[in-house]
Amino acid sequence: MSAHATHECVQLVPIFQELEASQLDTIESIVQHHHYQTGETLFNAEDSLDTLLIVAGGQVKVYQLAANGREQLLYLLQTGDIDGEAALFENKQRTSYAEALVPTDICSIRRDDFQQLMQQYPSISINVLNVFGKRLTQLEKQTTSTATESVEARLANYLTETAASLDVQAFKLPLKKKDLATFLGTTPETISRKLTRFEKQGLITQKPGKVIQINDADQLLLVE
Amino acid sequence: MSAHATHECVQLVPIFQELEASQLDTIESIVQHHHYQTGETLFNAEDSLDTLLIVAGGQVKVYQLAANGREQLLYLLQTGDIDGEAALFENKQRTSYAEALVPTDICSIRRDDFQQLMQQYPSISINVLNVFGKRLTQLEKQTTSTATESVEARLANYLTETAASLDVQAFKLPLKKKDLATFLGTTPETISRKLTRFEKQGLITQKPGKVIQINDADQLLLVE
DNA sequence: CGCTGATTTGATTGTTATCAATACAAGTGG
DNA sequence: CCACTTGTATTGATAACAATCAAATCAGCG
Repeated sequence: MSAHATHECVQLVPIFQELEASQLDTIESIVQHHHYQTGETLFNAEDSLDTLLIVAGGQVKVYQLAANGREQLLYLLQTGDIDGEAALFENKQRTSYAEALVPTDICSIRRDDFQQLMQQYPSISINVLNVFGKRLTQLEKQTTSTATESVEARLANYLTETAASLDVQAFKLPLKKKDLATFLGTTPETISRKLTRFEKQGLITQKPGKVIQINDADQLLLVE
Repeated sequence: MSAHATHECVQLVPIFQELEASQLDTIESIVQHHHYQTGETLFNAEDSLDTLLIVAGGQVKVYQLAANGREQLLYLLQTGDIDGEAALFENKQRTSYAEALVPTDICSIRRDDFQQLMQQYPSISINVLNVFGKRLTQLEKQTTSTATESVEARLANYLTETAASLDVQAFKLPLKKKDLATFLGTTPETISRKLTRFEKQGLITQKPGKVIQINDADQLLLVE
């Protein structure tokens, strides 16, 4: 089971695409495995940053704390996602926190090992650059959105985007309202109210089990 | 003059550190030069993204537009900064706008050329990763800050950080209030009022020529 | 010196956070 | 399987922060 997981780990991750089977074997041999329970902490800010994490299965929230103690959800890591960008750099300390939202399997690669891998297989660097680029683009959009749009618009956008990326009309919110709130830069109460509002306007339907059905995506996107 | 500028260009940029003089020569030979007037546009969102830009001198603001048309300043590029991260990736379109704030000199490298350089000199990839990592870290902080802290706290933080990074007590605001506002996710009016407030509290002194003097950095950081 | 854009100041409004209480859901242990 | 406990979500009342609109003042520049 854990031997099998090793394979999954390396194969799951886009950054190791384009590598030969033998090269994947090399990587597999240096990967370490961990399991975390729901609510368990993967790392804290101030922790030293010396490993690259690969989510082999489960779900992890990565967040920061502001000076006033409020939480900001930055990323929701899913199977195949990686974290530890700065593991590659000079930065020696983490700036965020990570917590498992469900039982989660993690593979990790030590900083030194990974740097060697990158030297050996330049395509890995390129792939990592790609991942970073996407993350930057996503974060830029999030920054723009939280800074300039209303909570209502952000929520509407989140709903339509999530539905679109899953290619469905109805989906289950992957987060507790509390976490969704810190992701969108608002409060659980406000999310509740806005969802009720959207429902009254006929834009969505709320179903049991945190399931949201999009009725009118076009109108949702027009919400200001 | 322009021949001289070429050298400056490549030498300015941290991503080309660790390269031999001969290698720098190679790069110099493929770099192109541009000059922009104040207010001139370097690129727009939707533009195809096929060059890496190096700021050889001057100042450039990089911003996005939200759905509602409001502007969000993402980066203020100074001499030696680079832009065009995604130039390295699949993303073919830009998502932001760039405008020269003062007369500005730019060197550019075409996407294909740069990708070849990276293949040739892996250290460049590593350096680019470093730049990205820092940018990600900065952006994560900005996101957290705009989403969770008050305008007052963000402004106070901006002032102390800027002063600290320049290692001075008094400095000239590098941006118009309008631009600073879009950076901090607020309005020019609010910035005016908050600065007046800080001054009344004795935390800062406003001097002619957009110069701000920090009187009590410790207290400023405690602003909520 | 006059013009244009930037900044300040004032009055008002609106959105959303906050506080508080209740309802609901889920998981635990008897 | 039911009561109990704990965490999560909803709803309501209120307050605060900051945006907006409008007008006046100021600065920089041709």
